[in-house]
Amino acid sequence: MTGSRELYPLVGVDVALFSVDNERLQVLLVRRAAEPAAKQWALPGGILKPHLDISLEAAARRVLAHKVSVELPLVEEVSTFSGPDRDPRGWSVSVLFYALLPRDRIDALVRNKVEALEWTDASAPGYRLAFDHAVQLAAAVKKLRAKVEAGKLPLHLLPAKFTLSQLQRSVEVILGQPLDKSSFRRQLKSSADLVELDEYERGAQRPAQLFQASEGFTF
Amino acid sequence: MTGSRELYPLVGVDVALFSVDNERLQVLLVRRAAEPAAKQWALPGGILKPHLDISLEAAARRVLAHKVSVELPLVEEVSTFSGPDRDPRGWSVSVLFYALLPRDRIDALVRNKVEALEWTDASAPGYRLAFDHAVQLAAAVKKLRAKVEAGKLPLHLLPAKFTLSQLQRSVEVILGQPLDKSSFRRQLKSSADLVELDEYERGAQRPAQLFQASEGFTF
DNA sequence: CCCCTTAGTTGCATAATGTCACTATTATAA
DNA sequence: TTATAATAGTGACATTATGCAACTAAGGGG
Repeated sequence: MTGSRELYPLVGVDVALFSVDNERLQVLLVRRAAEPAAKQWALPGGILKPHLDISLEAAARRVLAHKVSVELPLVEEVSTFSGPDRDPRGWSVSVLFYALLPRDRIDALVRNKVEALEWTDASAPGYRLAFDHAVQLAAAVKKLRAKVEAGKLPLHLLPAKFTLSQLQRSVEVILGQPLDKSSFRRQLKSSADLVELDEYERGAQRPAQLFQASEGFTF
Repeated sequence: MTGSRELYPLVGVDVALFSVDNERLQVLLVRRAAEPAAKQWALPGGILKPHLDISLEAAARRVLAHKVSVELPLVEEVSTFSGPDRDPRGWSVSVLFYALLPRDRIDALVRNKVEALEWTDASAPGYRLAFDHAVQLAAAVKKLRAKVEAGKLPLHLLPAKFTLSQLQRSVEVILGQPLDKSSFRRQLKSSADLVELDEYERGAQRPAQLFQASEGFTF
């Protein structure tokens, strides 16, 4: 298993799987079964398998499919982490990805769990993370925030049909600050990413109009 | 040299070294000496050497130091490129970086050349590039542009002391569109990245005030 | 029927931006 | 010496975007 680290680095992938509820940005942690760092909490990750994977992103999807059985609408690279000391097995490269999971599938995922899985607050994880995963998580959160600040809408975190209030709440949770309803909606008016539907969500009070991501939407 | 590609991917780095003159954004190309892709033009790159490199960024700096003998003020990761077919030697991972070179050192670099080096237009390279380097170059340009669009000042592309007109020209060259002088300078007023000096550049006409990057400036 | 809650809109003061004309200072040439 | 071209730098104003808060709309529950 341990190769000749003098010549070839260990190449792996780690994934920060994000989701939102009405309160906070959540990230999925796994309790590691095998060494190294057994029994410690970490981002889901694994070793690249050249005979199985057609790319690093494919490796990330495979690793995540192994832990959780969910379709992921978005997997995107964050950056690499490398060096001789970050993994006890020797010189290693880890490519970090983040993935987004719609809020209506949060529960389904934890129920079907094979290993110990847990959602935790992405901004303040409830556990000390193995390896350099605390740094990795911070980098993933930062990149996600940067994209949302740049005006991208995190529609992949929402159900296929959603209300503008849900969308606003998601953005607020990612940015960590409240937004003005009027300003927020004004900017959406000029966005080609949203399509309004003729359906309404019957909730506690006044029904809210439903929207969906437009055809060519990309995060 | 060719390892067991079934188990371990080839890990390397490539670097897009950018600079600007008054006309365009330039990138440095090398004419490859060794196989594969010998005699083809490519971004400077090389294989990771775990016994020499302390990180992938360090590898990028080493590779570039080997080709050109210049201090680089900034080296930053763009993204990875991976797969079984992008290099004839087998499953490979390449981590792409970009680096910025001050405009006043463009000539020094090409003079000290060991191999065949050439500056070319980054938006429309004069050669067909080896491997997937055309895609890599496009990704590097896109990332550079995104940072400048987000308001970052590409001060590392300028001499230590520079005029606001030089700075504006650099930004215009990167964005590929002209900017209004008045608006541009208004935004700089509120920027903590610039320090005005009591020196003036005596040029062709009215002398221009010189500025430098502030202490804590980061691109 | 009244009140509470959430959805959605409107109006206005303020701030940011685009546009362009204007002044300032030098070199160069008549 | 003087006029002119060229580049540096500022000022004024219209337009647009934003922050803020009050307002209306529509449903649920007493």
